[in-house]
Parts: sequence; structure tokens; C-alpha cells
Amino acid sequence: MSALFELPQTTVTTPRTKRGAALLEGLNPRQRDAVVHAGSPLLIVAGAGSGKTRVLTHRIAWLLAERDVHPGEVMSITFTNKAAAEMKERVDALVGRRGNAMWVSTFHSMCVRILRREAQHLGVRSAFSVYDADDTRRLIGMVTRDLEMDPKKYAPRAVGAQISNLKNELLSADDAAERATNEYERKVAEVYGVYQARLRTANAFDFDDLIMETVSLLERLPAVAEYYRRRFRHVLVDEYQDTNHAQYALVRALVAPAVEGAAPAELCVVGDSDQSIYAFRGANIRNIVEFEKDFPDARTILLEQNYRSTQTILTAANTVIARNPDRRDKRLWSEAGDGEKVVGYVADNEHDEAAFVAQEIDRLVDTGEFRNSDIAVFYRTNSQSRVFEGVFARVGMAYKIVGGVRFYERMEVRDALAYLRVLSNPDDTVSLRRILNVPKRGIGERAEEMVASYADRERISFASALRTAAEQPERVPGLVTRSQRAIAGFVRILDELGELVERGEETAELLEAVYAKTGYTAELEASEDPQDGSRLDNLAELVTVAREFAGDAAVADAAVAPEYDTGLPEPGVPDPGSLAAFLERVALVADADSIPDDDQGMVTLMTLHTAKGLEFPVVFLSGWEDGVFPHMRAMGDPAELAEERRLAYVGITRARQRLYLSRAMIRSSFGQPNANPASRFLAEVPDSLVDWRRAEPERSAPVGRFGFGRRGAAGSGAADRGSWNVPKASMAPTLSLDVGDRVNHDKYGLGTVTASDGTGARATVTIDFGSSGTVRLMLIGGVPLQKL
DNA sequence: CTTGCTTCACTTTTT
DNA sequence: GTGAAGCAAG
Repeated sequence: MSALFELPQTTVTTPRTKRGAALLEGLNPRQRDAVVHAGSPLLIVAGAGSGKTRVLTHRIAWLLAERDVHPGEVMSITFTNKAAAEMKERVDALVGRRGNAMWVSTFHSMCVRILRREAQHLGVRSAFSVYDADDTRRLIGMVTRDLEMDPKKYAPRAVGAQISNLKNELLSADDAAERATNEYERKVAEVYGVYQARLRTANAFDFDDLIMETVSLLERLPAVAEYYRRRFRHVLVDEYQDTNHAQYALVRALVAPAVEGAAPAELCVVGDSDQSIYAFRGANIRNIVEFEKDFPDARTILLEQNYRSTQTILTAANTVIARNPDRRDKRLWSEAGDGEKVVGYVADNEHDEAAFVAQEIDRLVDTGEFRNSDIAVFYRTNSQSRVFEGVFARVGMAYKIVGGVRFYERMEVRDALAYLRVLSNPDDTVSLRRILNVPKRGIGERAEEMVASYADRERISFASALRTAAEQPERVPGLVTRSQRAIAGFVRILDELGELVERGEETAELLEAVYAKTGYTAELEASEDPQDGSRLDNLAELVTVAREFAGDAAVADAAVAPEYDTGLPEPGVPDPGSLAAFLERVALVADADSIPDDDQGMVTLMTLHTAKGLEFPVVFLSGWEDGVFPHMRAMGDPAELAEERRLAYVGITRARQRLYLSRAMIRSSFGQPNANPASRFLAEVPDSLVDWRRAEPERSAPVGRFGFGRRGAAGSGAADRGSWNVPKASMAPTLSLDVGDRVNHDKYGLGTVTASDGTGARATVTIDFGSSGTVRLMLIGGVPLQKL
């Protein structure tokens, strides 16, 4: 089939240097074209696995080696820190430490950098906070409460999503008010206006502001824009299909001519419209589809040769994605040969599905062909990970979940970070009000309300109102003495911590001081709740993160090549290792950033979204059921259904050698078992490519206990939809424990069995987990417990 | 002001 | 099945 793809080679450039020649080696003709193309905007349509990162990094190296571009003139934009780090590392490998003068970063960190540099033009202090979805939700909640809006009708989350959409379209609150066609939209616009004002008083930006404000800055202040346009002569954007309107406008603003008539910067974007899976958060596929319209003299280069997967996997992917309407045809091909068939499996229920996956992984690893770390399990929604966790833990398989309840979203971690943020930016009202009474110190809702309304009346910040309440309580009406004392105590703690900041204490030290002075850890230590044990662990982990961050900063600092180190601090970049740098870092981390490169023998579990950009020798795609994948909420709308199909395409193309597709006939959601039909996407995979290890049973059979992953058991399952009031976890107890046994529990940690009673499905044991307390557990279902 | 109870909505996907 | 939120009682 490759004859179709032989195209005349266009630009032939002979490298001037040895280094340049080496950069082209091993690239196919199209990749070479993409590396050497000069003089006009370039769109690289890069199918999955077509070596786009390689092309991008080689292009950058080529610019430096062959076109005398200074690294400081290069800006390369990605969506995740992980992608940025990888890009940086690979460029460094090609060009050495010169790479340090380039801006290789995510959209968001790049904007933070510009905004900090230009803070004086924006009326904020450069130590501004960056609010994530949770902070945003809280602040909107405060606004809707103050505006006395019905919290049911105007749920902070929903209103926040609306405001986010408006910002992605670069619409202000006034624009929104003008366009509002109904009561709801008018109200949203009103909230938007107040919310925006509150953000600025808090010296804070939300995620969407970062982009929107940067665009507005570049549009409002020609002198500022000119600086960046003169400086960045090469702008490269990865995952261009995921850009939203604001990001698109930002790119356009960056590459516009510095002054009338000057040459614009050279733009190179890479993307694949078939991998656009973020429309739900504003990504606009038109940006890539209409690239040639936006940039009339643009050149487009298609990369269709895939270096990752077997032809079987690619054909499966091609056939599925071909069902999407209105797409430019693109067919991945590979020289890797057909490889193994795709394996299909129809499970009775989600437990059976997980058991099959576990058993299959075991088998693959046993043959010595694959290691755990070669294997990934993907699912549509985070909630589906639970059953895998349960089964994997029980069979003793090492796994690692990426995403889900993220470290930085845990309550205790957010509390600790809120303290740091208040110390760095005292106006940060959302953080301040978050920690006001955490840990409990007797500052209740009423006292908070009194201070807030006082601040409002006097037009001062919440922080100064709090101080007044502590020092001159008579000026704050409605404040009882007890509250005043509590507030005074809180203010004293903040002052003491502030002194440590003044002295330039390390972030890690600061965190420990926060734990100690606020009594946060003391409260957790005294607690009976076993969850609090893991909270303590997380707080300790945060200290470690801070310490490592400071260490990394010192290393990175030392690594700047002398000839590119101006010796001056780069404005907009907080001191490496400083509190501000740490806060910036943790504000902008993504799920994908925590993906282990090659974790010691662990199977990786994640959502399909998180999986984008990765590859694994073996991939299990689970939950192929209508309602799950495609997701229920996407099934009614053709555009959303097309996006789900792209998600399927992304999932399939992650696999190098082996691909598994599975579904469960019965899956419980919301605690209710549901019979789900096969995913419509499943029928779109050519049947000739699939080896059905277990298919749907022909006829219903009496419901019975279904053995744990017993092979060849097709037919004994429950298919009689409507009468399957099966006990949910139909698996026999897999663990028998005696008094004295040592165990490891995922949540509670190490423990000793102190008592056991009952047998079979009713067996329970009492386990002493030391500092995490004593817990009584049943040994059925998904107990994440291992016998040691 | 805190605690413990009940209810309820909840699941897309996330920088 | 779970976590947030809302309510009543101490």
C-alpha cells in the first residue's frame, strides 16, 4: 500500500554542516521536508506514531545548526509539562546545553512567565496566585452567595464552566452580558463580572485568564508585543488540534510582524485532527483544519508512516476513525508487519473483565515476552479504575494509577499549599478563607461573614479586615470576643510564618513550620480515623516534593551554559527553588506529568485522555459498552460521538504489539447493576482482525456463581437481561487470614490480624494497623489487602 | 461553634 | 457506593 504515499520530494536542502547532515539521518523524506522547511508557516499533520516529536526536536536542532538561529529566539509550546520536559531533554541531547536559552514550556507556564514579567502593566503584583478549578469553584460560590442566587439553579461548577467557555472565546463579562439571550446567561454574565473583580483583588488569575490576559496584553500594548515578536523568531506548537480560540489568538499574536512590514516569526505547528479529544474544554478543531486559510502561504506536510504499531493495530484504528464524517482521509501504514490479532473478550461483569485482564497480564509476563511496565490498561472514566485496583491488589500485581484523585487535589495537600500561597500572596482571599479555620480553631461561619462584610464595606482586603478584627475588634461589628481571640491567634501564626519567609527559609522548612505551628499534624496524629494516617503521609510527601524541587532547581541553575547565562535574573521567572517558583510549579501540573517513564515493573492504569501521546507494547482497552464508551452523555450528539470515536482511535494507536478490547455485559454504576449493549465502536473494528477469546453467550443460562477468570466458561454466564439480580461480587473469598498474619492494606498500610470470625463469604477479620487504628474488614469484594 | 446524622447528586474526559 | 452539603442538637 505504500505506493500511494510516494510523493515527489520537494525541498532538497544539502546540509552545510556535519551536524546538520546527522540530523537528517534516519528520517523519511517527508520528515526531512518538515525539518528543513523554511520561509513560510508550516503545518505538520502527524498521524499517531509517525515520529512527530522526533521531527520537532530535529527541526529545532536544525534551526540552530544550519540556520544560525540563536536558542533564545526559539519558543516551543506544548500542553503538558511532561511533553515540555521531554522536548527539552531531546533537544539538549541534540544540541547540548545551549538549549537552556529556549522557551520550551506549556501554554500556561509560558503565559505565567509573560504575565509576571509584565505585571506592572496589568495592575497586579507579580506574586499573583494561579487559581485552579477548585479555587475557582470556591470563589464563584462566594460570589453567587453574595448575590443571593439559588445555588441549585446556579451551581458554582456549572457557572464556572460557562465562564471558562466565555474566556476561551476571549469574551469579557460585558461581551457576555450583551450576548445573553436568556435569564441564565444574563446571570452568568453578572457573576462573571463580580468574579473577575474579586480575582483581581485577590491578586489572582484563573487558568483561562492566563491565556486571555496574555492575549489582551499583547493586543493592548504594542511595545510589549513588539518585544516578544522581535525576540521569538521561531514559534513551534505541539498538539495544535487541541488549541482553543484563546490559544489560537495567542499564537497569532506572537507570530505577527513586530512592526509594520517586518517579517513575521516562522510558525510551525504539529497536530492530528483525528486525535482531537478536548473539544469539551474548548479545543477547536477548526484551528488545524483551516490552518491554510489562516496562514495563506502555509505549507502542509503529511506524516502517515507509523513507526509504532503493527499493521493489524493500524488497520483497526484506520477503520474505526474512517467512520467519522468530514475528515480529511489519512491512512496510517507500517512496515512492522501484521503482528498478532486484536484480542476480544466479553466479560459477565466488570469484576470478570478485570480478572481477565489480570490473568492475561500474568500470562504475558510469564512467557518472558513482556514486563509489567510494558503494559497499560485504559478506561473511559476514572471511576472505572476502582475495580482494577481491587482485583490487581488481590492477585498481587504491581500497578500504578495515573490521574484520578490527584496528589495536589487532596484536601490536606491543598490546605498546606493554601498556607504557602497566603504567605506568598496575602491578598489571596480564596486560600486565606480556606485555611481560616483549618485546623479548627473556633473561627466559624458567622465570624467569617462578619469579617467579610466589614472588608466589603471598608473596601479593604479580607486579609486587612482580619487584622483589624484581631487588633481593633470594636471596629468590626458582630464579632464576639471568642471569635476575636481565635482570629488574633490565627493572625499571630501567620505573622510568625511570615517571618520565616522574610528570612528566606527553604520551602520544605516552611511547610514543616506550617504543620507544627498550626497544629495540623498534631490533629491528624491524635485522630482515630485511619484515613488521617495517609493524610500525614501525604503531608510528609509534600515536604519531600518541596525538597526535591529545591534540589532540582539548584542543578538546573548550575547547568546553564556560561555563554548563555546573562547573569541577570530573567524577569518573570521566580528564583529557582523559591517559594514562588514552587507554587507556580504545583499550580500548573497535569495528570500526564506524573506518568512514570518506566516504573519498576508496574502496570500502568489511566484514562484514555491521559494516554494520549504515550505508547505501550501491550494495551488493554476496557469497557467497550454503549453508555460507558461512548459515554452516555456523548451518544445523543453526533459531534460528541465523533469525539468519542477519536478517543477510540487514540486508545488503539497507543499499542505497539498487542491490543485487547474488552467489555462487560453487566456493569454497576452508582451502585446499580446495568446491562449494557456492546459499544458501537466494537462493530467498527473489522471482525477479521479480532480473535474473540470469549464472546457473548448465545442464550441465557440460570444465574450462578461465576468462577474467577475460569477460561472456556462461555455460556455459563448471566445474559438474561432483566433477571440478573446477581449478588454483586460473585467471587469467592480469595484470602484466608489467621490471627497473627501480617498484611498490607492499600489505605491503612501494614497491620496484624488480631481476630477472625465467620467463614466463606461472611468471613471477617479484625486488623490492627498501628497508628492507622484497628479496622474490621470483610474479605469479599474489592478489599485491597495483601497477605505478607 | 462543632458534631453527627441524613440526603442527594454524582461521572465524562482536564490545562 | 461515595462524598459533599444541609440540618438539628449539644
